[in-house]
Amino acid sequence: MVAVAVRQPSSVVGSLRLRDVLSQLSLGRQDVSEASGLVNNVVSQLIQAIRSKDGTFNSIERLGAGSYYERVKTSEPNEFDIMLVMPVARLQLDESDDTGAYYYLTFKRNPKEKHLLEFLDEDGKLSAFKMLQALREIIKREVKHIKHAEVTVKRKKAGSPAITLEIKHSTTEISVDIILTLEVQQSWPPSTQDGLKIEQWLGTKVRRDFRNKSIYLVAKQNKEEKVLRGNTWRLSFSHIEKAMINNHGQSKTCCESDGPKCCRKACLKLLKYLLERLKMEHTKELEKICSYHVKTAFFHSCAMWPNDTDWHLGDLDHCFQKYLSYFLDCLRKSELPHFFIPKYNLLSQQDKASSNFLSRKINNQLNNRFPIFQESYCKQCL
DNA sequence: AGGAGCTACACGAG
DNA sequence: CTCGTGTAGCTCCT
Repeated sequence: MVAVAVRQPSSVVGSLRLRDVLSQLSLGRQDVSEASGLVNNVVSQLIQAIRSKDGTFNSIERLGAGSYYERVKTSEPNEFDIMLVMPVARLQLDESDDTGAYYYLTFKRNPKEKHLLEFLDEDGKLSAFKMLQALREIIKREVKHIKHAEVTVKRKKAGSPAITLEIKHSTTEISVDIILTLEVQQSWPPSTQDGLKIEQWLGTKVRRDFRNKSIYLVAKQNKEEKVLRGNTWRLSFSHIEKAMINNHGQSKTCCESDGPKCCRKACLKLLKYLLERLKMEHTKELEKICSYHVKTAFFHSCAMWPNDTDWHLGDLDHCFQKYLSYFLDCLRKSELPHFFIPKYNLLSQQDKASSNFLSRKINNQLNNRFPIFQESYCKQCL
């Protein structure tokens, strides 16, 4: 009786059950076991080699990041993000542009970490390019010694913070992004002051705790720069994002075995999947849009609808629609503020064509009961 | 470093 | 659908 009243009329999506779509997206136990085994073996061996090398990287720690470790990976465990976190005592951050996300790094005094001196460029700025290159060389040398799987290092992408590995073993193909990350224990820069608006959602204490955590910087070059000099770094909040997704409830017990079940992660998974599928069909047109846009819109949605009751598992269709409508708004306006750096727009005017294109495609899906969700899932197409 | 204890999740049985 | 079980990952402890 109650169950009938609670069940959605599915006005949004007609006869399509989002629950059924969602169940197609979960990772198989066997696949996870196989993939994690391979990845963990390879990464452990690499870390051992990187640490033992010459002292440069001997203090790195491993941190799983991104969708696999946030448990919102869809379809297959075939992409892993691993941050190699390197503590640095003191750094001076100077904004490299007006985004508030990209910085030049210098040492106020001589660094405690003497081995970092060799990575300074002519101006005394820490060179992301040089550090990444050194790490890349160690990894390239070490993968040759890996026996239990076929591991190759993919070609360098300009300005990318990642060293991408490809692991092949029988029928499995996995890509692992290794991301060199600097960790500095100092207060967050001014550009983040008005970001992370989670007071209503996770609370003021949680916000304070987050902002007391270290700053992470990754070796990412700013594309706006006229010449890629390889000496800018970008703030990364992967550690905070992971903490928010894995502990996403307003109440402590949200989604725990004896607590209320919410559909926040379900919504994120669905929109991630929708974008993935659309990107497969329209690779070129959607070049500028990535899963981080979806994730950012997700955090804004969580902040806008902070209550666990706003995300009842039984209201999946309705919740997904609200989240989707907000994302469409962002696309139409070509305005999506970085969740931690509000003045930094992730959908700049140059991306307007992509934004408009995606907005049209999503509207089309919405008005036709998501045909792309109903096509049978094909592994080879991924 | 290694392990105990915990959680989230997939999945099979009923 | 609900429940029990097994596994990966994480935290905390020594």
